[in-house]
Amino acid sequence: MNISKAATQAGLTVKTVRYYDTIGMVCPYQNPQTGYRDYSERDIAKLQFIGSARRFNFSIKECRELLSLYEDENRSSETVKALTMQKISDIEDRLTELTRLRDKLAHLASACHGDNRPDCPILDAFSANNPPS
Amino acid sequence: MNISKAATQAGLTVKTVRYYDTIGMVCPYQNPQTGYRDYSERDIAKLQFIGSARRFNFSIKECRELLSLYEDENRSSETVKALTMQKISDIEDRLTELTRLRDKLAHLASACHGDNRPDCPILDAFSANNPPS
DNA sequence: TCTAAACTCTCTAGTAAGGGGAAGGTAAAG
DNA sequence: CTTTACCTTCCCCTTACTAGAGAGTTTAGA
Repeated sequence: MNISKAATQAGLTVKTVRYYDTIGMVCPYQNPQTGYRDYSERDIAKLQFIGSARRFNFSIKECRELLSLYEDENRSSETVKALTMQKISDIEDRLTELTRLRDKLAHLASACHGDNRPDCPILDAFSANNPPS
Repeated sequence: MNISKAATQAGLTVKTVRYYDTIGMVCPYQNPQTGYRDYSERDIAKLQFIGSARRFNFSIKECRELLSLYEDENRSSETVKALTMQKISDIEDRLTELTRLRDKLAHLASACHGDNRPDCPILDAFSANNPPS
């Protein structure tokens, strides 16, 4: 299967699929005459897997780890679950941080009348020496 | 004031402060003999301002915009408030997205027994052709 | 005054995860 | 047989810095 069909099947762009080849994640057979890549069903499955994991916020490095577990017939589920729990924890940290930021910004915005006068509580807060976090 | 004191005052690293010079955000006087940067009080104030705005999740580009408003004596507060409201909206979009991701991952993790058996609902979900978003 | 530490400078290269586009070869359809 | 739609590699661009090399400068202590 050529690269554009492979990309479509996996819900990725051609650029991304080619990138996954260059970094050694999914390396299809490559015709020595034309240089064209030829994706097998197994390659497609791997691309789909990576696409899903990426959409779940796993990094490329983590995807590599998951992929090796995915391909290991003798794997246990505990490693995968641990990785997933860690990812959930990461996401929750980020949620906490973003929520705090939003609340602080909302507070500043509520104090700003937002009209044509030059005084602005938001800029005042930014110029004050009080870091938000 | 030398660069390390400037960085300390603003709560930034020396590298970052130097970077802000190279991209034209805060360009201090530079001694032509030694090449050493010399930060004025005004430069420090700008660095502090940028530091705050960055910690509030504003991009460098947005910081430039805020900075020009900050330095404009005849500014009105409406532009600043609009930028801030937009930033709040961006953060909320990201919050929604992350919350959904976390919930989906948590759901998968709860279905995974996480022991030594090789079957794993998490990997199964990733390999299925159902994008999470 | 000398020396050694602690600064400073510029420059290059790297990070994550690709995107944009050029120049040139190939495949498929009419 | 030509046109169009692919494909390839190559290089630069993005964000917001960070690391480190190699060289010059300043400062503190003996």
